[in-house]
Amino acid sequence: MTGSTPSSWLMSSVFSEPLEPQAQRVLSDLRPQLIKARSVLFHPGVRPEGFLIVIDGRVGVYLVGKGGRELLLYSVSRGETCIQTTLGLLGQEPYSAEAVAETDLVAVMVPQAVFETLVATSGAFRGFVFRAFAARVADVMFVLEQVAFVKVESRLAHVLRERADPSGTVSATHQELAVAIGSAREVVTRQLRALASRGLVALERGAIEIVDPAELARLAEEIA
Amino acid sequence: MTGSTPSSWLMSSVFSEPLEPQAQRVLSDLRPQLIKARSVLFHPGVRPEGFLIVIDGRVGVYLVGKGGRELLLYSVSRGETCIQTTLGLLGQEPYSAEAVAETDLVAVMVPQAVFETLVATSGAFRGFVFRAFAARVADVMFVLEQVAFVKVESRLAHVLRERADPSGTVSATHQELAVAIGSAREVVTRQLRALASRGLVALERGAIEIVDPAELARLAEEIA
DNA sequence: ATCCGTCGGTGACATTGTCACCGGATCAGG
DNA sequence: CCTGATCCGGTGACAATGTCACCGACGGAT
Repeated sequence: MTGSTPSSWLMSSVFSEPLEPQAQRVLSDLRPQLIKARSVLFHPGVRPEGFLIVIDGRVGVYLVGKGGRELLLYSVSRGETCIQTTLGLLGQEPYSAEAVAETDLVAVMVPQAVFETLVATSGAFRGFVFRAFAARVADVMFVLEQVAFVKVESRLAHVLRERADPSGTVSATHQELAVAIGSAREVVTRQLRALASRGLVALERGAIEIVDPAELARLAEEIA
Repeated sequence: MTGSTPSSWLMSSVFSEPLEPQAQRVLSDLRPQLIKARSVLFHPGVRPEGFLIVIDGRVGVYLVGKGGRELLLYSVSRGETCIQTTLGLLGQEPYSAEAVAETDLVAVMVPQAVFETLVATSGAFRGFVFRAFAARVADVMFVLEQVAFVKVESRLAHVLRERADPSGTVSATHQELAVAIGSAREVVTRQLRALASRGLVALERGAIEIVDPAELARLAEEIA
């Protein structure tokens, strides 16, 4: 992913349509940065410095409540962007969201001035930005719908399916799953035991193995 | 608000910066429409036709769950815009949000092609669109934070303050308040009785009178 | 007046969140 | 290797909230 020529990241499939030449020129002046895992990219009260495009790695964006509780809003992976940064630039008050590098990152930070130039002059870049907005808002709305309307069991089944690796194993602590579904650690523990006693999953320290994917899928779709 | 000259709505304070002349020309070709109260502007499965700018009246945007439960995402008032329409145009699948005219409306529908032209050519229009995005996403994030982290009592106190008219009266049914805070009608009824028995509010059919604004404000800010 | 739909009220119960605590696993430093 | 320190998971008890099944009271329409 991390190429050798200056603007190789531009050539990767970050932009779905070809960029205009002048936009390419502007962007190829920007160098990808290396960011260590666990770095906090922004947090409440700190305005981000620009528009972040993730070339490689993964960023988690969390909503943090006053009581210290957290809720995962969405993850930003390769080729995607963190719209919170843009919103922070545009809007007035940054609300209480926090972005953390979940892995080591390769990312490009587009300064605000450059961002504004690109949005004004490049249709392809505009398209990229708008699509990113739409996708992120859809993510957040999905989380809202889950938290507001869906039972814990179903949310948990959903997130387990989402995070399972090809072999059917989910590497996550109960606490992490609780943050992903907007619940409490104890609740996740109990739900997992219930699922395990029904033979749907098997539990290990720091990991959950999916035993009955079909039934779990059914649970994830359950209404009410 | 509904002026007599063709483009009078453009002169109103919808745009915070002056529009470029060519953008004014494009927009003044669009005529405000009258929309009756209770009209559904869009709902799940129906793609909106354009970018809606509300000149007068109020639109409520709701998230609707499969079980029929509803949650108020935000209201769109004079000079604001419904970003869901834009997201629907840009994104792929419309999620399950529904927009309803809460009052009779005067609104301008900007067709997609015109919207794209304006975004490409007018910095003022772009600024308007981006600010609207930021404000709406902030609204939705606030709702999410409330639903995920805040107690019913506190949410209820907050929404009562928000909706009180200058005399301290809130005209809403328990059901409407329940939708506004993402809870159930029975829960709202019980919480209101509890507040009434503490002397913070007085209840009437279809309305709540705020008796102790200061204490209600304290509740609305409560953590945990 | 009577019918009908909306609004509010309530008990019983299921689900979820919170608090207080515990013991085992893991890991870093001595 | 030992030893805290910390993280992870487990659990009981209880509080808060959601759900279900009703009910009566009210207000508008015919």
